Amino acid sequence: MPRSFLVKKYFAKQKPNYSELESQNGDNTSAATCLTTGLVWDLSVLPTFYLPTSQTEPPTIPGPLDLSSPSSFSSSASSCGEEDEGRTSDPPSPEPVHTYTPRQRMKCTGVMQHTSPQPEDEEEREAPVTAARPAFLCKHCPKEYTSLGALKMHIRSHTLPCVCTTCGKAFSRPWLLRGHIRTHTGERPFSCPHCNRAFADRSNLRAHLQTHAEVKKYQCGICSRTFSRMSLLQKHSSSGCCSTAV
DNA sequence: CTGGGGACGGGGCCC
DNA sequence: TGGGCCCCGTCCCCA
Repeated sequence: MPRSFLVKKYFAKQKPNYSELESQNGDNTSAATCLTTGLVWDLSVLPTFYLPTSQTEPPTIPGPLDLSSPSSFSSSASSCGEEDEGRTSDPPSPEPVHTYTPRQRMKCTGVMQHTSPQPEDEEEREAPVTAARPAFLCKHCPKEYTSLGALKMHIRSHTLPCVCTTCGKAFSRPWLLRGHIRTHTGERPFSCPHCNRAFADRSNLRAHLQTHAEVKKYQCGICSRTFSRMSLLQKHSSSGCCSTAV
């Protein structure tokens, strides 16, 4: 079962240069503020993605992180398994200005109201948009996209064409399936440069790297306590640390 | 209760 | 245009 349908739209993305990132330690002057349920996260203390034991420490992107060897994939792939690892273990953006808006969860199951009739045969339908940009609406949910390609990709989240041959679980994209297959094979191609702990998922390694940071990425605006994950900060605030917690 | 790991999802960019 | 890849993020569960 899908855990979430994400709707993310915040700051303009910029490909972070992680190779440089690690050399930026100590020079974290940019502040990032995350807002969630009224909370303000002062990320100005965020040094970088994570702090090496020494500021003079050279970039330590570990060898095991080499993603160029997808060969270790299990043969039990799937109806759509191919390449790509999906997520990355690279350190996250240097100092993104995190304007956090609680992610809206959209279960695209048709429970949301539709304001327009939905064709039955078409995967996509054009919305009567007055703006210059055309809109392509998903027939399964109210989401709309400005490009057909984006819509088609989205539709895959409904059709879930990538099926694990081991357990039958279906995914929208090949690399999601690949990541899933690692749960069967136990493959963990992403290693932490600090503790050598290995992960099957880049995002998880990224989160793990935060645990090595002296000053973590998410900071409570009230008590200045930092957390490695936004969820932890959210828990922290909701548990009442800060009087303003909701 | 907190911290962390595991699993997984979507959007956007690049080729 | 489509696929691959990356980033960011969340939820669940466990120690």
